[in-house]
Amino acid sequence: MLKRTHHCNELRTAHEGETATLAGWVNTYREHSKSLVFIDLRDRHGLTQVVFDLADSPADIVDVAQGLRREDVIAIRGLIRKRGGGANPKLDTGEIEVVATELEVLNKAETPPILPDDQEAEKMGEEVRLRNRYIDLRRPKMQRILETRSRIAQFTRAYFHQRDFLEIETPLLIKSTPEGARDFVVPSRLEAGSWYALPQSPQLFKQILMIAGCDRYIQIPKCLRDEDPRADRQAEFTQIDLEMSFIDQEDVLDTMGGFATELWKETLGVDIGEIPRMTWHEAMETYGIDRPDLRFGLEISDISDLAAKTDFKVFTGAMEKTSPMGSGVVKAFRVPGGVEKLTRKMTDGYSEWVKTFGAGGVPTTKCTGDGFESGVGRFVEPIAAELIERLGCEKGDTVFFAADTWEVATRAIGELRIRIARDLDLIDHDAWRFVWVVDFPMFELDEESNRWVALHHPFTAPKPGQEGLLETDPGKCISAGYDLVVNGSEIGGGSIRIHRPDVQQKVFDLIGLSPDEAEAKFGFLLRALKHGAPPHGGIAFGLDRLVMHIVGTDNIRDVIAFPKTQSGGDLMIDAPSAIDDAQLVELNVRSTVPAPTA
RNA sequence: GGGGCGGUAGCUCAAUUGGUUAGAGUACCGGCCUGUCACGCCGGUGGUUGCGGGUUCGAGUCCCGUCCGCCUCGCCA
Repeated sequence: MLKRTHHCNELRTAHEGETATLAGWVNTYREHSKSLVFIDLRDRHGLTQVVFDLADSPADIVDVAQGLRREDVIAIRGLIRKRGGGANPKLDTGEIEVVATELEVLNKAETPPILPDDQEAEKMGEEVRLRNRYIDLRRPKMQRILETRSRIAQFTRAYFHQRDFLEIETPLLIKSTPEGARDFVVPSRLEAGSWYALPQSPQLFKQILMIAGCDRYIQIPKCLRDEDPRADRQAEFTQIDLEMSFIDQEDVLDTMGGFATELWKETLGVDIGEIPRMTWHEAMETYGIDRPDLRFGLEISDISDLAAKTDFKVFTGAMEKTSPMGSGVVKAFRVPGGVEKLTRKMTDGYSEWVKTFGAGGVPTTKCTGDGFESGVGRFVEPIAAELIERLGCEKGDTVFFAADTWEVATRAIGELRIRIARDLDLIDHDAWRFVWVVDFPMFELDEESNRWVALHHPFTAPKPGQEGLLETDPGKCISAGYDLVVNGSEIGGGSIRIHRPDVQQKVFDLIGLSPDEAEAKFGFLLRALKHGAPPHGGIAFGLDRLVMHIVGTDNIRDVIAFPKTQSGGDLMIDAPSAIDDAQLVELNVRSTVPAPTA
């Protein structure tokens, strides 16, 4: 076999006159005649034009070259020379070509179902790309993403190793626990009737590692949650997971803020500056979401006090509602110049759309400068002056309202804010707006069960000084949890953990986990906490989402080599699939449904 | 589980109100071409219209069911 001396994006005019051997895939062929054939040879790095020219190449290989087709795998040896027909400015190697003197067809390819072409792929159905992933991944764009992902992982390891973190692997076959997402489970062969769960994250193991004296832990683990995927979410995903001992919240924020800063510098050459902070409360009130997108304005105001002065039933009725967060509210934001930019069709559409978030609609009106007209204008007339001042309205603004329980109104208007920013193209797509969201509530009340549930997870510590509220008013207790958000997307989250068994037991009590259950599910943690647990805390970044941001895609499947579809399938290997009855018998498992026909 | 969009040649798409033998580009095959680079020119092959029913003289088109893909609500401590 011809062994390559260079890759396909390496040769330049400086190599003129030298001999090179290249190997790769036939990207395109241009069969110019029986005696002149051009091949663009492709590998991971790029393209190089190879020419088979009867004047300079042996006749037998020119003959073989005529039969070359896309995606054939070949190696060639030849002389590097300046191109006879002028340079191709589109290629890095466009100044030169290799005139082949030897050709080895390493593997003829069947006619490919798809071509590894970035432009074609834009138009192509994703289904056919996933089914033929080995061809799709040959595309320059996909290769660049894989490279970037690799570089990020590499950078991550270097960054944390330099800071004295230990990389430690945690098990994949663990124990199913209540709370959290649905577990993927694995039947035990050796212990009939028992099941392992695949980890949703290494959360408890990394805490145990702190108790085990490891001090600083880092891992890039796979995590698995059996929930429906989304554009930015897969059941199987990767975290940058870490934990530190003898630290407080500031230490974690410093360490990870520094990491994000260095990572953006390293991969994008961007200085993201000091990362600001915002409390969860401020995020919810001003942006209607716990991961605010700060690339645009449209800030939200609570106008419940003004709304109470109107006779508008939509407002007053909403405020009479109650929910775990108290009485109902009316919120509003203005869209500067919205009268010009927003059509009736759009605003009608928004009213319909917010119903998916449980809101009844979106009351709307237009500012005339000193008052309001159309829509709900006449209802807000009594509070016009105050409303204009509160929102900072100017003539030509459109004002949107949400009136409902705090939860529904906040969510609906927060989503609407984002939707309008997208529709009106208010988002600066070159901006990187990072923000730490801090001071989350420890718990929220689940309306169905009327139980407290942990907002983050039940191992999150109360913020220092808040412990007493666990007894007196759990709903008011603020946690030592934090999320890192960039451009409205949560890329990481973590907390200082509970390191005292009595506090941990108290939290289990509050979320309705009986001592017996707590012992059965988390007994190992409670015991470990009793044997010398240092104060500790940590964070996990979603590697997939980091890569998405850095390479600029909104599809998580683009940054995973072998992703799954919306229904959890792998179209390339056709998983999941039926297994043999013998396997089931061995595992002591019986299916309740007919085996899928495969 | 709910809502929305989609599925026609290997790929991307077209096909009037239900109406002749389902077309085009590209890919592929054959021929021509010594400077192309999305090479070009000429000719050709290629279809279970996702699948299963139904309505009809007649279904890619209408109806029912089902499968698959994408977006989304629920879900994702």
